[in-house]
Amino acid sequence: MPRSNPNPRLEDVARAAGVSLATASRALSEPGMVRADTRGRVEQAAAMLGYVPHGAARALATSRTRTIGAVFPPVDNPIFAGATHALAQELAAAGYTMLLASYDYDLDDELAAVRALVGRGADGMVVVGLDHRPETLAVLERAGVPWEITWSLDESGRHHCIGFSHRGASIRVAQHLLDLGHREIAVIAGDTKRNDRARERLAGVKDALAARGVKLPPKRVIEVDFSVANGRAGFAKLLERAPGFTAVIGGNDPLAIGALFECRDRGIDVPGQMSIAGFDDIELAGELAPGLTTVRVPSAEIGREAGRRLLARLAGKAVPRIKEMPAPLVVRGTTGPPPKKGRLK
Amino acid sequence: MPRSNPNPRLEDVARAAGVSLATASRALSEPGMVRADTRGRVEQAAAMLGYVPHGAARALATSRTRTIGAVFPPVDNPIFAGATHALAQELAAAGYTMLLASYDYDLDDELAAVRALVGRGADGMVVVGLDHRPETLAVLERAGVPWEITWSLDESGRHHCIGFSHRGASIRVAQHLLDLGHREIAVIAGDTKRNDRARERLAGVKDALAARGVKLPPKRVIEVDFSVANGRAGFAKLLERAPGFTAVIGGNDPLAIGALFECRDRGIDVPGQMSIAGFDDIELAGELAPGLTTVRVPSAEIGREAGRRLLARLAGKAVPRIKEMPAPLVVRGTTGPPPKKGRLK
DNA sequence: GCTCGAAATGAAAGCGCTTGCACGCAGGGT
DNA sequence: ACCCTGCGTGCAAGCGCTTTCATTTCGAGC
Repeated sequence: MPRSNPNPRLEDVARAAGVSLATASRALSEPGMVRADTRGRVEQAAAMLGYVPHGAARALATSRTRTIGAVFPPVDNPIFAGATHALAQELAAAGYTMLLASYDYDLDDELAAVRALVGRGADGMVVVGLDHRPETLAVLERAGVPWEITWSLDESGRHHCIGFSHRGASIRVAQHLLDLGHREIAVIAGDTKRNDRARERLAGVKDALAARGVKLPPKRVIEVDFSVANGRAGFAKLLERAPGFTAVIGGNDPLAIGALFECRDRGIDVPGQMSIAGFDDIELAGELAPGLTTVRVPSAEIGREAGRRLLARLAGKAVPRIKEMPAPLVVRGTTGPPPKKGRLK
Repeated sequence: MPRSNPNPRLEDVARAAGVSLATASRALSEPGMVRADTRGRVEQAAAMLGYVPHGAARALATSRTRTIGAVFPPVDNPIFAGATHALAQELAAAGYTMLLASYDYDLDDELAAVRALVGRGADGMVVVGLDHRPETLAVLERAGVPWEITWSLDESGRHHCIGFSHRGASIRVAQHLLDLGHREIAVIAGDTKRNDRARERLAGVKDALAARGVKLPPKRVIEVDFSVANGRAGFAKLLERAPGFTAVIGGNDPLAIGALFECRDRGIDVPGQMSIAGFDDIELAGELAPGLTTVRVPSAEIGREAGRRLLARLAGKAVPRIKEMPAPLVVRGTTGPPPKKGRLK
């Protein structure tokens, strides 16, 4: 069938309603400026023709796209997936759409993504963490695109951000283990080079231990990419390299769960012989038996709130620069006092 | 600091290069039409000014946005997260950007999302599964936006699609259990009302059992939303409602894992007393002990390939309407022969 | 019924880019 | 020497909408 009316334009609506282009435009986007009956006619005409405003044209005229860019590390990390989902929903509710780009922790890719999204006219941008190429924020700055940093808190106070102190949360985890009596602690950290969250989490552990005069020898720290498999492998390696620890902290839950599984396979009792703590509180953490002691990261809330803040700022409202989210320690079954006597092995 | 040059326009580039607007445009987007030295001057000028093409203007002039819409069920399901990540990467590599909307299995929301993305000028659209409001595809049709159905295969041959037969894969799972000797089988299915994948998976089990003369009483089937917690609860309910089964099939891996955990908590030996199979092969499935028997769903490949196909079609290339992906059964430790004598409980 | 100010409407100028068409110029055939 | 071809370039007309400014209409007050 030949498409008889290839997408009606506003002009068609105006003609059908017997008003001018300008009036039709106002009737649809600024209802208050038009008399009720006129508006009615326009709306009716629009409905009848199945009129859909042309986004690009509107964007060109207003230099607003009603689109928000989001640049995330691999969305297949459940923690980010939840956040993007919540963000998308929040934006959709306000008539905005999310432009999503994801990068594999490569900051040059992130920069490229930000450039692309700015070129697409994103009205605002959500980025993750504090580690970026210097140009990344400069591009946003120059283009006049407001951005929101998520997950981490920017101490300098220069940027709008929403998140929590990874160091602080990590300190709580370490203190919990210290309070239980652990003195020999190991860490399976994420990649601290490209990722301020992993770096801060590791630093938190170091701080907490140092504050109580407990050492964290380099051999007791291993860095891997986030995954269950790497958690297993990392734990095995720690055991081989520097045995004798009674507790291990995972840089995130999948890593901790990997360690847990490895213990199970090796017949190491958790928490009898080995305590394990994670970070993020993914769904699984609470379903395991024993449940994983971890830090609850409100990822969906962060996504939702980041969207809200950005929209508020675009609407000209003032928004506190820093929004700290709670990240409480959730104590479950994988942590307990260290074995009474002797050490593992 | 005052923004001295608020975003250079193509005109500025042209002036700097000493050519006309038209030539500058061609130099940047159709290199072949311009003499090498001219092109060089333009490129240099563009680089010097930090010129970024204005997406909306280009879109208006070409009626192409280099943007692909993706409308997914909750991206926090790891299986979809992997697919969107792969899709985004594939598109980015070709200079396209992904507009992502997600909906909570509510088809009206899906329709609204598709409308929004079409309004934003998406050049193509990726949708999931076969269940849609009739208007959804009509909107795409009318707007002339090509779409790709993922996950499911459209038997009617009317739509471009990439996925696999959920029924077929499900049959393989059921046959595997039948071959092991199971005759009393239960199913924790997803919501079959709003979701053709869940429906087909359940139908596959029914078909396979029926083909061998095995009954699947309604009491042995329970429908829940996808999650580990619901898998647990569902399993518990089945046990209460219709005990005596020796195997349970989860509508996806989280459900199966929930059942597995519930068994563990109740001291039911897997696979000694109870066999469990899932669907999707998420990372965790292989890391559990015993490993979960499941169907490997190539979700990242589906995302990547959907992107490729759409881009190829936009480039005018012919693409086979249907692309079937492999979805092999992966047998691990959670399935084994039914207990020799007597039944559970 | 008339005047005046406010409210509603219309005409038209862009927003930044692409692209059909026209034009100028170099080179090859006759 | 001439015309024709064809490449490389420039001119200018949009793409579909918003928005300023001018104009018309309306309603209230006298």
